[in-house]
Amino acid sequence: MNKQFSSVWTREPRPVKPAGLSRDQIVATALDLLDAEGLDALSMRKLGARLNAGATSIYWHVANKEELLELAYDAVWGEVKLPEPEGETLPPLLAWRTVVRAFCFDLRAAIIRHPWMGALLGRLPALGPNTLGIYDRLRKSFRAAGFAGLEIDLGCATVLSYVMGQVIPQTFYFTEHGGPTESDMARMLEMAEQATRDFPDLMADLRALHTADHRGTQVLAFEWGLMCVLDGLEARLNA
Amino acid sequence: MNKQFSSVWTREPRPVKPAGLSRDQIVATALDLLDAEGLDALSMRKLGARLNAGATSIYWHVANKEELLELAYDAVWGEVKLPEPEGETLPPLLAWRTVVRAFCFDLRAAIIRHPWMGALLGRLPALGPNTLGIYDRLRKSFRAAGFAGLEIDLGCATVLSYVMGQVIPQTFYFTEHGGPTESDMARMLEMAEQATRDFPDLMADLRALHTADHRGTQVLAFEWGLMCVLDGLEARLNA
DNA sequence: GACTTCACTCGCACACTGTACGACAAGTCT
DNA sequence: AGACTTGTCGTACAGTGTGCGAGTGAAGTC
Repeated sequence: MNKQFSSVWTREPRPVKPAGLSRDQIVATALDLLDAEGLDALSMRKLGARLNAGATSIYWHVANKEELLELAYDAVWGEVKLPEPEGETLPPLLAWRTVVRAFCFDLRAAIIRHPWMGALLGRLPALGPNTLGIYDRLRKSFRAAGFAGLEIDLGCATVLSYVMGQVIPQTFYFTEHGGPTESDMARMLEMAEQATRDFPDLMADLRALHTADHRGTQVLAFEWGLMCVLDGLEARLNA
Repeated sequence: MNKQFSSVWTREPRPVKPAGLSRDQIVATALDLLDAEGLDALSMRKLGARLNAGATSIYWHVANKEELLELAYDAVWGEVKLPEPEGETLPPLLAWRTVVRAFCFDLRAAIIRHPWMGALLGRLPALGPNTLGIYDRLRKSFRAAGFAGLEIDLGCATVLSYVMGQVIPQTFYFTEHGGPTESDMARMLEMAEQATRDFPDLMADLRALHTADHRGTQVLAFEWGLMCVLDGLEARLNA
């Protein structure tokens, strides 16, 4: 049957005590482990060991593993910078683009720093205070730029969708220990060449890309698409 | 250490025999199970049982579970329609927009039909023939519309990113048995209201949305953002 | 001081996972 | 007939999330 919806954010957290385990400490250690070894490597026993605690001790502070992931997820959103627009002064359009662009790059950077984030998107409720705070501020930016009513949400969703969609597949290249080595890349090219055997057009392109600077082209692709999205949004604004 | 990259598509499949298990049959049954019970519910034992076979028999046809998921993933891409552009005749711009728009909606529909797809994006190599075929045809559409060189790939990536990013979080509402019931929605609203306590602006919006038709607004949001993206791409084309 | 009550930790156990291995049957070739 | 190949599957192992109940120490009460 259908699983009941639930979330950490709808329960009161355990009160913080100076001694022993704390929720914050657990989440921080989980982040370390996730960054170092990836999503699949995070197990309650391993986490417990890293905390010098029993695996099941964690369950006093967190209802289950999914809640722990919700907390970790929200913590990363806390790393994303997006300034609260000061007052109600409408910034000029240029300022809006600058702010949103900077936000998008910052979000991208945060996800790439924590490549396991991608796998979590859409799998857990994103109702943490950091996540909602960012979303709230993003809405304010859009409103200040001149969007109104439903279009505020539509605009935010469009930008966020683009960023997520672009970054998540890219995290594939960044997972575990700072990304693939030279020989990993060679192996991947070999795989891809074999797979694109029937698509000569794709294959030629692939070979061209392989000689290029990967990180560089990824940034370029992100920037280029983002420009399209922002242009499209701006067109809607002037209509 | 870093996991070795590998993929089903780089190994020769077992030859097809009329009797007994076949790779196609395994994948088809896996799709059934995934659609019916979700990604977490797919276990080799369950799949084996459904096939009236031992769990480990599957391993003769498929190296491991990840390969099985690669096959399932690619199978869904096979459901997406995107006509091969006939000949080298440049379609008018309007036709390009129509084709790409239709493709995006079709892709969206396919992912929603198989909500477990979202969780797989970026977690496995997407080198299947169906996936590559779609990508190849999408590139052709872009080229026919007037894009050239690297911009073909940049454009494709932009559109695909947008679609993925928009749809994946939405699949949350469609998972397992055709989506949440009325009481699930009420529960979610309650959760969300509690979470947005500190964001009055968001909360008001949320309440407004809750009375509306969800599927409808989701389609609207998709369409609206897609329009932005296509506008932005078109601007790049005319520059 | 003795006794109770709480907050917290943790060992054990259970059901379940992916999959390596080797035994086995059936079919094909020599 | 025997040998070899192809495919199936039972067993086993190391690992998972987590429920339960016993244990700990500190705080509060008589």
